[in-house]
Amino acid sequence: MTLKKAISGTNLEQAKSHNRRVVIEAIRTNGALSRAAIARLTALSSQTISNIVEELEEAGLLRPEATLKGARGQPAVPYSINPDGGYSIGLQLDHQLAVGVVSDLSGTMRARIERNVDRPTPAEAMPLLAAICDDLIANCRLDRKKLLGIGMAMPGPFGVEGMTSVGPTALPGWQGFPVADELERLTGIAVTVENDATAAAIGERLYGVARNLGSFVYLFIGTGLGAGLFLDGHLYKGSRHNAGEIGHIIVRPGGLACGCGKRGCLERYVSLRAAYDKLDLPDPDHASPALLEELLADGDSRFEAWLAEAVEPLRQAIDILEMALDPETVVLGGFMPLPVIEALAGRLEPLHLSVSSTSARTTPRVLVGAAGKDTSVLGAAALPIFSETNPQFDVLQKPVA
Amino acid sequence: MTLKKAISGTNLEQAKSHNRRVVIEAIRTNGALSRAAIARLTALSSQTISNIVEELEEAGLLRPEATLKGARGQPAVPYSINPDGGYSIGLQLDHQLAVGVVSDLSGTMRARIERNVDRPTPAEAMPLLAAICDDLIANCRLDRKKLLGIGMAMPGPFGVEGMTSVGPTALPGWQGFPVADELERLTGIAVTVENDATAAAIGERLYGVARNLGSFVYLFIGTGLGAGLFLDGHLYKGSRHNAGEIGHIIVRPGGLACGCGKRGCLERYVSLRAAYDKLDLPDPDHASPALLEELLADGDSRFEAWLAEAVEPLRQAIDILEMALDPETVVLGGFMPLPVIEALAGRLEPLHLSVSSTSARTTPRVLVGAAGKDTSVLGAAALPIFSETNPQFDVLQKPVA
DNA sequence: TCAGAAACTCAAGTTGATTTAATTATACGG
DNA sequence: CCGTATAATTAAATCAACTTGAGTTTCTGA
Repeated sequence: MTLKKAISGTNLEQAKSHNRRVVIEAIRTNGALSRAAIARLTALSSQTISNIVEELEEAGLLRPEATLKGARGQPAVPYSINPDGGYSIGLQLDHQLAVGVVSDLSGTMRARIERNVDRPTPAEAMPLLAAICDDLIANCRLDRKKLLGIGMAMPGPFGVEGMTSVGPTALPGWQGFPVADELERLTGIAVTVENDATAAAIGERLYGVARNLGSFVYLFIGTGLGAGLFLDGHLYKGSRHNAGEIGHIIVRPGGLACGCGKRGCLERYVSLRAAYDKLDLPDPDHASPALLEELLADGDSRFEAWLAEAVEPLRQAIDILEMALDPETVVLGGFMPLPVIEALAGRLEPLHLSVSSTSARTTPRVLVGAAGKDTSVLGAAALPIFSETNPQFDVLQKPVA
Repeated sequence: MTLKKAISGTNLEQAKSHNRRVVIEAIRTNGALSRAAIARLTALSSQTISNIVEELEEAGLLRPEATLKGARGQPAVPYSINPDGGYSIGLQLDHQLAVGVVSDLSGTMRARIERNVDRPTPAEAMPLLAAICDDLIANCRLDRKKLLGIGMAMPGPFGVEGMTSVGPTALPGWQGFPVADELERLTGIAVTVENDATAAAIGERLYGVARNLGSFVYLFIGTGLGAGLFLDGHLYKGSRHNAGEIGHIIVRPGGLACGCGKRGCLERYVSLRAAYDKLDLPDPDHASPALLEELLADGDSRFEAWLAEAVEPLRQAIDILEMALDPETVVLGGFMPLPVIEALAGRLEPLHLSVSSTSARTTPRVLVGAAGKDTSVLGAAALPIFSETNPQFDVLQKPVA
């Protein structure tokens, strides 16, 4: 009889690692903090915090700021994240664009490269992505020792027969392709891959409007549509890494046929592709989001018709997410141009009655993402950093041999 | 400026508490285990496990079984949960029934009391529930010292204006009523309250088909409909304690009007109340689930018609849950009689294409709950136990003063 | 019968947080 | 301008819980 793996125990070493992360997270969400303030926030003793901060400063992750005078007592020395403490590369691959950025520890973009692609297969994309990485490293003269890793965002779902590589919103030929392994082989740098919605959720959580939230949903409107789920302070990825793939939930039974074989899928109504299709473009595979922004500005009647039709399915999706997950808020973003997202958001009220409809709330039910079009590539860049700094309770568990 | 509360640090004390829970959880999911086996499973040293087990045996939570001979080496002494290590009371309140049970540490029901109610208000229900507790304690001659607490399950959502006390599937007058506080005042025992779906999910996770799962969704079909979410080894309750309230998600835009004001809500199609309504009963407020079981056995044509109509919305709900949460499986259960649930489950195939449609899966996409009609009241009884034994990483965090 | 194996125990060792008591640097009140 | 209250920080000693390594026990199998 084989025993089911159990949740493993913990020890001082794991606890230490947890506390290091907690300190970084406290500074990240609050900005520069004195050691005494960190001690109060984390319920750890000031001595412990002093030891941890000393270590982290030594490691180059934290740096002291100017002392804060003006109050009684010995002036506090605030510490903040040291931007130069490390760098990471973020990659994003989509139907028409491959983007690569270098991000420092504070999330500032230090370099950005863009390359056009055309619904690339792995064979086409992998050398291009590796070349982008090389260029970024060369351009920034990056010290490889300070390069924490590569994070990559691309459309999901992963590994679902009949869905991953099928339909106009999917990239062809990626079914079963070991993206991370291959890119790691080509670049010699550790690679983490996430779907674009999850990457965007991380970006928004680290640098955007979700900075202080414990539970939120990021609705990524791109070529298709997906959600990134941040629940109870943790990214939730699902048992097969495909949580949040709500582009293919049925919101209109018997509605528009979808590439996945179902009818009335959400992304047939709310996505770039849905808008292109509604506009009856001659070549929807090569349309650009910028076009939608122009049409919106022009008050184009067909585009207005799409907007009007997209609002109710979007409202319905928000309703479903609110009822199912009771998040603090739903954040809208993605490749869809910001003015279009704002136009959609502006038409959402009145939202449906849901468990979010309480008068006692402080955050609006729906927020528009703050970090703009590069949210997910910055979020992707944050993947290697995130894994180093977000308190992951998994880490408290000892690795089982 | 007020600082956002940060995730707090941890220390030896918290780590110890975590490890105690991990040991109990390992035995609970695997059955009796020797100390050496626990050490291997948890990655803790055998000495540590010996210390912990000694403590837990002292406390009466664990008991040694007969030594296991037959292998080389010193024979192992397996330890199992001591059923008499503690007791808890489970309560469940619904439209027509109040149930109370006594459960021992192993989840065995030691006593059960049932009382009829009629859509009770708090003023009616609270004395009754307190009386049930008194009777249970008297009947079982329970040692109050070994009574871990009271867990109560009732329909959600909680605290949503226009939803908590509105409509035929809601209980009237409970909006804003402090159930736990009041019951605690009446009985003098600590009380935990959860919605029925969440309680059922706990029951199924501790004693039923979800015993070894890390992520699953329990779909509770009762007077209304709700989901209990167990994600990544933790119960997910939502930011306002209302996650899983999917009875009111819209699955048929413009469909049947619902008490909440929306149209086409899931529970208008899949719930006891939906079946009663479809059958055009003269007094649907006082119909009983047993009636549905009879009609199913008789092959009643109107009931068959309801079944046929309920299947697609249910399939759609499963699709939504799978796509949004990517659980290992979806478990069906609730007040709906088991044969009816099995009839529904039998008609679900073919399920929609989702991220769960992978050939590599070991668990079926949909399971019928194992623990029967008392799943949620047993789950409720487990609430005080669960909070003592399930490794909750929250516990690793020091309480902030 | 005895070597090997596995479970378990004992006693010291290690680690990292806590406690307690200084020490330092500032504001404020007189 | 000075003394005191206040708050941050540091230093040294202490403590709690896990780990290590060397036994000890009790079995199987040759």
